[in-house]
Amino acid sequence: MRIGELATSTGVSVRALRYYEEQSLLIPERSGGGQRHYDEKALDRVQLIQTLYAAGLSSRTILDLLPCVDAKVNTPQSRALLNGERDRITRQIDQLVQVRDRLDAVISASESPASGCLHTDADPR
Amino acid sequence: MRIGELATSTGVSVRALRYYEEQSLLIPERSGGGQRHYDEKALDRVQLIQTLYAAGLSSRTILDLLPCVDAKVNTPQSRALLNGERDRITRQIDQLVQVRDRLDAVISASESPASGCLHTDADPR
DNA sequence: CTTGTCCCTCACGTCCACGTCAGGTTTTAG
DNA sequence: CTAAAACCTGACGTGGACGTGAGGGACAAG
Repeated sequence: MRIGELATSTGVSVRALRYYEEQSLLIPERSGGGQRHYDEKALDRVQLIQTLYAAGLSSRTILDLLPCVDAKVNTPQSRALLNGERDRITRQIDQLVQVRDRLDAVISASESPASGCLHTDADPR
Repeated sequence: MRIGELATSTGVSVRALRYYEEQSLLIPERSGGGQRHYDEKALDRVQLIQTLYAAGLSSRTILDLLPCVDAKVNTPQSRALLNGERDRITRQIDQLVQVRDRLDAVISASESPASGCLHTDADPR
């Protein structure tokens, strides 16, 4: 499949796919005229890349992680990398849960009837 | 306290504190010569701002949220904002948990003894 | 008064995952 | 064969949260 089809079927932009190639995250074949040609595996690969980006990983980190996910390269370095990123994500989750709890507290306070409503529409004329 | 002291005691840079003022997130008093003077509440405020930034909120969103946390302004708009951000954070947490699970799968596979260790140091000469 | 340290205001630089435009080529439909 | 659609390679723009000087005041210590 060509780049446009991959783009529409994965929901990422054509520019993003070319950027992934720039970052060596997803290298397609080229047909005679120089056009990119992706195989079926590219679909899952793009999804994975998007998920990892969404988790806050950088291109460089993803580039390092992909061989671990793909070929199960199992070196001390790769294990350290995996565990390091896992821990980073766990810390980020903890942070987010903390923020959500804080927001929940504010929300429940604002929903309680005892809350001081300074700017309600009810004008007791 | 002046800006340098606040910076060192909160761990954020002086530049960041001035940026917060630019964004109207934390407005200090000014002493005759134009120097910023922060009170004790600024310590907590800076921590809160940092936490919200870490959760991926923008300056603008934080600016909208702060009055809710502070003065419990309780309008339909503020409740919608709070709930919207809460949901966004929940989705982000779910995404992160998903990525962590994926990494865990790779990690446990790489730690299992049945794993193909292509590049170990153990050279069975 | 002077020195040293802290502080001030511009204002440009950085990083990163793309968006977007320009100018040209390849592929596909008819 | 032709026209349209899709694709190509640069290369500059963007937004956000600051970093990093430049050039000059503010303020406590001696």
